[in-house]
Order: sequence, then structure tokens, then C-alpha cells
Amino acid sequence: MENRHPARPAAPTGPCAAWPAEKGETIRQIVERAGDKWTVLVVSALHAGPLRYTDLQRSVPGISQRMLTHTLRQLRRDGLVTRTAYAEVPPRVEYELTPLGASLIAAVTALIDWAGTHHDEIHAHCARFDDAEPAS
Amino acid sequence: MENRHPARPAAPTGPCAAWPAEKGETIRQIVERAGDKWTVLVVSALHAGPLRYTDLQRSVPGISQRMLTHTLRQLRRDGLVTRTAYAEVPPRVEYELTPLGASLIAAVTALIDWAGTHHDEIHAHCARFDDAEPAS
DNA sequence: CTGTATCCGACTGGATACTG
DNA sequence: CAGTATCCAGTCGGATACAG
Repeated sequence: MENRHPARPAAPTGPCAAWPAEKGETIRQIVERAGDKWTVLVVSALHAGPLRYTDLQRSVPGISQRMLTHTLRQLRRDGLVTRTAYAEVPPRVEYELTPLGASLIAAVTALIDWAGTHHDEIHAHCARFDDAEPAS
Repeated sequence: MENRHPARPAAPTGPCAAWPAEKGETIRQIVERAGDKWTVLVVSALHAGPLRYTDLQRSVPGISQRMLTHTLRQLRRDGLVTRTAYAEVPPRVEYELTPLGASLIAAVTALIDWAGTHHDEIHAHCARFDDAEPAS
């Protein structure tokens, strides 16, 4: 009743105004951000050290320019990465992880660790379920 | 080059066949699953104990039947929750978290904990960025 | 009560082409 | 090299109606 929104009131890709939601919603935002495919991959790639735009593209196979740019901007906006542009003839831009960004890796690692640990279990249950109910 | 897929090769909502990807892709699947808004909320609700379908709907405000059913099925498929149907005149179905599902909470909690800890930092950086570059 | 099926709008994200 | 803009298909997800 109180929610008349036809869709989501806040867009993750939108302006900063998306954040001031309540704590519960904030967590959802964070999880969506941190759980984002490209965010995780880019942050992981940056974990090894600073990288240039094109190097980043090579470090994250399959990412499009659109998504790389988009993800980097979000990451910058949230203070997870820094952008350093060198005003040289061949333009050079380096992206580096901030301590905040580095701290995210620890949390994500827990999830990845869980994934690795229980991957077989999930697959086993999945196969069993699929075998039990093949025709929906 | 080697990827000619016009879109995602594996759908998270699709059949079990989505899993047998390589380790890197598997992690992505897990993160997407675990990072899903409704998955987290439903698992959290179930953490307190077994719940019926309608109780689940009430415990997760804003979820639609479509998404509740959908999420529940995925969770069952992955072996994170169990479904127990009682063949009674008023049909009763209870969903309960498996140990595997309970273990996921620990991993997600790490992420939520990170969110809570650095929420202010992110917000601060966000506001600063927004202030520094208002006109895109 | 416990779902399932369909319609349909909104957002995601890849491909491509073009600018500084 | 670094980034932006547009097009467009696929997917998500809510509302609704209906079935077991």
C-alpha cells in the first residue's frame, strides 16, 4: 500500500541519492554492488596492483568497454578505486584499489571460499533434483 | 573471439546444466545466487526456523509470489532448503534451511558486516564525488 | 492454502561506432 | 589509448488471474 512504485525507486547505476535508504535497504545495495559479476572481477584484478584501462580489459576477459567504464565509475564513486590520469601524448590512466576496496576483497573471499567448499554439494543436490523432476 | 555468445551462455534461473562451468564461472554463479536480493532475504527469514509459504511471504515484505516460488525452487534445487508437504485438507507446506543453507549465511554475513562497517565511508566518498562532478 | 501461467514494463549488458 | 553514445535483445520481476 505504502509502496506505489511501479519499479525500483533507486537505481544502482544512478546518482549518489541511491544510498540514503534505510539500513536494510542499504545492505541490499551493498550486496548488489559487491555481488555484481564485474565488480568482483575488476576488484580482483586490481588486487594484484594498479592497472591501465586496456590492461584491465585484458585482465577481465569478456568484459565490454561499456561495463568496464560503468563499473569503474561506480567503484570510483564509492571510493573503492582511484583514477590517475597522466597528461601525456599517449594518454595513460591508471586505476588503483584503495584500502577500502582492498577490504572488500576479504568479504568477497569468504563468499568465494564458501562457493569453492560447497560447490560439489550444490552440484550433487542439483543433479539429484534434476533427476527426480525432469519434466518440471 | 572464442566467445560468440550473443548473451549469457548460462541462465541462473534455468536448468541444472548451468553449473558445470569452469571454476571461474562457477564463482560467478554462486555470487550471483548468493548476492540475489530475494535469496538473501528468504534465507535470512528461514534462519530463524521453518516457515510455511504464506508465513514466508509475510517474513519477506515486498516479495511477490512469483519471486518467492522462484527463489524457493532455486534454493531447493541447490539443496539449501527442504520442502515438506503435509497431505492435509488445508494444504500445509513447510520450508526449512539445510545445514548447507545455514552455512551460506555465515558467508553472506561477512559481506553484510563489511557493508555495515564501511557504510559511512562509502557514503562520504559518494557525496564527495557527487559534489566534485555534478555535471557528469 | 499453495502454487502456476501470462502479460508487460524496466533494467542489464553486449556490439558497434564515434570523439578527444 | 581512453572513453562516450546509441541500438537492441535478453532477462528480471511485479501484477494479475487461475489451478490443485
